Amino acid sequence: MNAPQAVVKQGRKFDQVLDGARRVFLRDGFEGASVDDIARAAGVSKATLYSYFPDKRLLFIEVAKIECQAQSDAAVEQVEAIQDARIALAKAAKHMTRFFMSDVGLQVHRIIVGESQRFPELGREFYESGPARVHTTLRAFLQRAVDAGQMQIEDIDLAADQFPELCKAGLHLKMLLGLRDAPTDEEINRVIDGAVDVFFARYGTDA
Amino acid sequence: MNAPQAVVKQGRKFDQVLDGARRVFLRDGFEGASVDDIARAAGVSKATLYSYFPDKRLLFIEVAKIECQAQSDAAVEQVEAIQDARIALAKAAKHMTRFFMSDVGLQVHRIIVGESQRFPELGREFYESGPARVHTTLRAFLQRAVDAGQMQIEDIDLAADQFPELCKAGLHLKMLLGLRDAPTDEEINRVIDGAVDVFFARYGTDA
DNA sequence: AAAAAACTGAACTGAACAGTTTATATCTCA
DNA sequence: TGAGATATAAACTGTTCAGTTCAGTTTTTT
Repeated sequence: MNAPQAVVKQGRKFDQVLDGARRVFLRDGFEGASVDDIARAAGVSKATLYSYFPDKRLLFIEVAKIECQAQSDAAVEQVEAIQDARIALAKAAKHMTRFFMSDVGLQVHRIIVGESQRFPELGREFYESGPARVHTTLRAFLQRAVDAGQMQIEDIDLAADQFPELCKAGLHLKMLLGLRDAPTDEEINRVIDGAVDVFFARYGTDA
Repeated sequence: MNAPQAVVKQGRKFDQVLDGARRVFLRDGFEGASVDDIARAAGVSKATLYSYFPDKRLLFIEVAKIECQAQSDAAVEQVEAIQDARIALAKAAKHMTRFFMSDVGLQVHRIIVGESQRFPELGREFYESGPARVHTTLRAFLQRAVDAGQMQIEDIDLAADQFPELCKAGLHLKMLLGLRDAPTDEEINRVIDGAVDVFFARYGTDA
């Protein structure tokens, strides 16, 4: 008869908890965030929080996974359609670079790198739901470009690894360490154009 | 008359403390390392440790600084002498890549990235004594190669940022997250050769 | 050998914080 | 409206750990 919401029943405040956790973890890091803080930010009692997540670690992993998936979803869709390889890659570069330099992107990166020793599964979850998807998409894209005669690449896996690195080009580390302000559009374009130029100098077939 | 050691008087066990701290920090990270552990590893009482360093943070910064300086010293010297740009860069790439993938390199990177939020001066110390020196050296080298007609580069700063990134090419992140074993020499060579090839396709003048 | 400096070890303080418990309140839906 | 599920506040437990203190020992210097 009625199927109001077929989703898993998980209590009214589940999303509130995730949302508060997201805010506090991204602000303070994993160790820096206290569960009391998260409960307060979520507008929820500590007991409620613990009724949803057995411990702090799993709560964090959930937040990180959601965050990565959202981002790589957006990045992946963009590239799929476009025909001209150079234009498509420039577009992908813009997306990646913007994300690498964003507050969320940087903070997730910091936390994951800092905590992956203590929680090995965290590193894997993050990698699978973020970088791995980008790599796969990029590889498929490059393969198509090669098949279409737009590019010439012997080692597609290597190329698909090189491109995102090129999009970091110095800015990323400095931002990670808090050594500079957010780059201007101009600076981002410089990095993007540089990445595409380098990439096509090596792998392009166009004259 | 006698000047046995003109060095600053700093007590007999200063080096022991640094050495124990180095071992424990690199093994357990900053938060993971307890001061009691460090004192034990150093073979020194906690009181002695605190007579040299006012707190854990400054002790860690000292260790990190020393570690970075040692590494970039080694990397910088190598490149200075060689004439042929391609050979010199391949050599530099090998050094950098090896360091990026080494236990010490990875662990220092993890800790610095993870803690630089909490201790802003840590990020700066690290950057100045490591990446910045590499960047400066590389820039000077590229300038000489351009002057000698071996390369053609419009934006030398950008190029000097791109090259180290190319040396990471996927391996680095996976290693950071503990998702794979140490690369074989063959894998490292693949990355190095790839980096040099890409770089010279864009910036080389040789036929 | 005496004085000064460096070191020890063990106990202590104080604070932070993850996770639990309990008695009470509010919401949902049949 | 009433039963069961869900949420709350607040106090509590137990642990970890940075940093301090101090009375006593060892090393260095003169």
